[in-house]
Amino acid sequence: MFEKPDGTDMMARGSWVDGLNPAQMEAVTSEAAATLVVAGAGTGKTLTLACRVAYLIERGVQPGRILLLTFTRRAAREMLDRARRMTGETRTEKVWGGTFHAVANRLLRLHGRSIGLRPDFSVMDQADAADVMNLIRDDLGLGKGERRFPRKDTLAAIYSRTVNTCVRLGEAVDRWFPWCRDELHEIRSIFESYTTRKRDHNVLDYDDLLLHWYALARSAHRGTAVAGLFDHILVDEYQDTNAIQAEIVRHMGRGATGLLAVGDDAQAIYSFRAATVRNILRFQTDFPGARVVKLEQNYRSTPPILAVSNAVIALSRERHEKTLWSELPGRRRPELLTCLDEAEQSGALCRRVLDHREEGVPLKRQAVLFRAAHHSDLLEVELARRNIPFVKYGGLKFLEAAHVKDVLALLRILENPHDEVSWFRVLQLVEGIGPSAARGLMEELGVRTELGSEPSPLRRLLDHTPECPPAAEEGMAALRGAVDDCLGSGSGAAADVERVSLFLQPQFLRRYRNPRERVRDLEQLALLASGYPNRARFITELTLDPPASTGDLAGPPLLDEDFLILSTIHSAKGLEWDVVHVINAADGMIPSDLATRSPEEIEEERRLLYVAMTRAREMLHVYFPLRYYHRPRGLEDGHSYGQLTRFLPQSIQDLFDRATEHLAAHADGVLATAVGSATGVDEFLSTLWKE
DNA sequence: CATTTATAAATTTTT
DNA sequence: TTTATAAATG
Repeated sequence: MFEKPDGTDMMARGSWVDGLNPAQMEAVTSEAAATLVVAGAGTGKTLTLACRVAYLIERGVQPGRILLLTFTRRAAREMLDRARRMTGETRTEKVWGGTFHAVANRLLRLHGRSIGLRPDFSVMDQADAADVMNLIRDDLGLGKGERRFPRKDTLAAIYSRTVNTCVRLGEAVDRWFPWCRDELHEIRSIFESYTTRKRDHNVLDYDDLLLHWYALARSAHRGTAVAGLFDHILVDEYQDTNAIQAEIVRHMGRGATGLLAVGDDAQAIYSFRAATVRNILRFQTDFPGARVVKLEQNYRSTPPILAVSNAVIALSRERHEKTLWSELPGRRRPELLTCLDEAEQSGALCRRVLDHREEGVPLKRQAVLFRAAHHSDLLEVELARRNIPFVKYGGLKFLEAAHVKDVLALLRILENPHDEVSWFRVLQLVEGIGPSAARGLMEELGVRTELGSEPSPLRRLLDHTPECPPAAEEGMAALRGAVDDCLGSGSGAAADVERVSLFLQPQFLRRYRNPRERVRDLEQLALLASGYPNRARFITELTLDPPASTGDLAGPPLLDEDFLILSTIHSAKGLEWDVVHVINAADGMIPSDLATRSPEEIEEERRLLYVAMTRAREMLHVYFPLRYYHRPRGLEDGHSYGQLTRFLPQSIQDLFDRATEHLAAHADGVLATAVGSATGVDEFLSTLWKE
């Protein structure tokens, strides 16, 4: 970073103005009330947004009146860091940056009162929502009948989809969950109960955050100030916004002088979260007179990589009126490697990763991308065996691990003593207490009583010994001790986590097979907690911005080392690496078997492959295992023979260098000829040890 | 009667 | 690896 007190402004300004091409410059300096930047992959979208922030600040816009909505918090941080380096100031810290959900959280705590929301609400993620629905399902006695009732995760998915697409429940079920059609009535009653319980206990789920922000933004028409809070609104990844988010932008935009949305319809991959490309296509209708700027020069990938990527997306049914081009050097064609099976794929990949490392590309600048989190299972084993360090993004459900949920549930009841789901979970941690005893205790403690009623369920737990099965006396005493200590100390989230862990340790030894690892996780959780000022902040920030990888949890020491990146394609959005390895490019995996029901879904899978390939800067490897393993269903042996993904027809294959792995085939041959005797076996084995 | 233990089944992508 | 159901146990 430059630290020149004299002329910092001129220096910095000069350096970023010179770095922009005309289209980027147009986007950065646009004075239009609404601007849509259609930015293809690798066209300097992040740079453009960062420059826009810097430009606005230099033009005298107050940083606190700039809102930067991004898809992940990491993206916001990155853009603001870059903006700071350009302006040479720290004022970018005042810029409002983050995801829709994180910003909603902040706004609602400040201004929620004006729409009748208590500012001390707690936030639950989709897993929590599913747990609440499960509780209600049991209360209503559903799921006990003859018919199979949708699982809790399905219920949560139906709910979220309905809300985010803003359609009626019946229509949503018909369109996306037709197999639940018969249960519509019961589903409706669960949702009704779910809504009232949330309200009663002052809890918001992810969708509520958006809905309440929307309400807040609309209420601004009637005189309050929220829609007038920002002069400039910048929205990243606009193609992945849903109906509510678009409405929020529309209403917030009315109070602002400038709105700038950036997106690429070719990279829309979140329709399962109710995102709709319509938002980007309708931009000029929603914002009459909007200016549209196209960024088509790619600064990321070499021409051969761009050629295959363009070819893949060109087959998409939808219109993409842009073609990316690049002036970068580099003639090396991407490689399409056919392997016998996944084991061979892993071996081949490891060899290529190490080769690139020898050529000077560190592991960190290489990534392995895949469709579903479990696609890397076999590879992870192989990497561990070869001592190649890696960090996996996406799929790591740290917050979904049972033991972490245990800790959070305990922290939650301390924060919100009327949180039913957490009580239900916490009570069952005690040996001798199962679902029904837990229900009885919750009744006795008055968990479902009105918010703020006295005495609080926590006080009741401590003051009157509630009746419980004799076998559970000891465990209950331990629980009360832990709660008492945490309430008394008030010394921060980390201390609470440590105290709670003390209580949980014996339960882990009893319940889990790998208690050691789980206890270690809790230590990391305590470390993480120490970074937050209080318990409430820790809980909400953790649900809104969960650690993206094991690396995030391990903390700084790991960051000095070199490690390979493993990521789902979804989590790789917006990132880039020198070398990208796309594995399992077989039909059934990309596109996923579960996503080939409708043409729309298949198109989204195509875009997914496009996103994966356009992450590569210098070299792209695509691996295709002929034979792959899936969990055996019934009597199958679990192996299937696959086809190369339908998104790479012959014409596109010709743009690759084709290769085949012969190792396994070779070994087969050796096996057949050599192993006819004991010495033959030895000889065969020795060929395996040889390089 | 409620809890624990055993057994079987199912498992995309994420704020 | 989790989650729903069935049998066994206290």
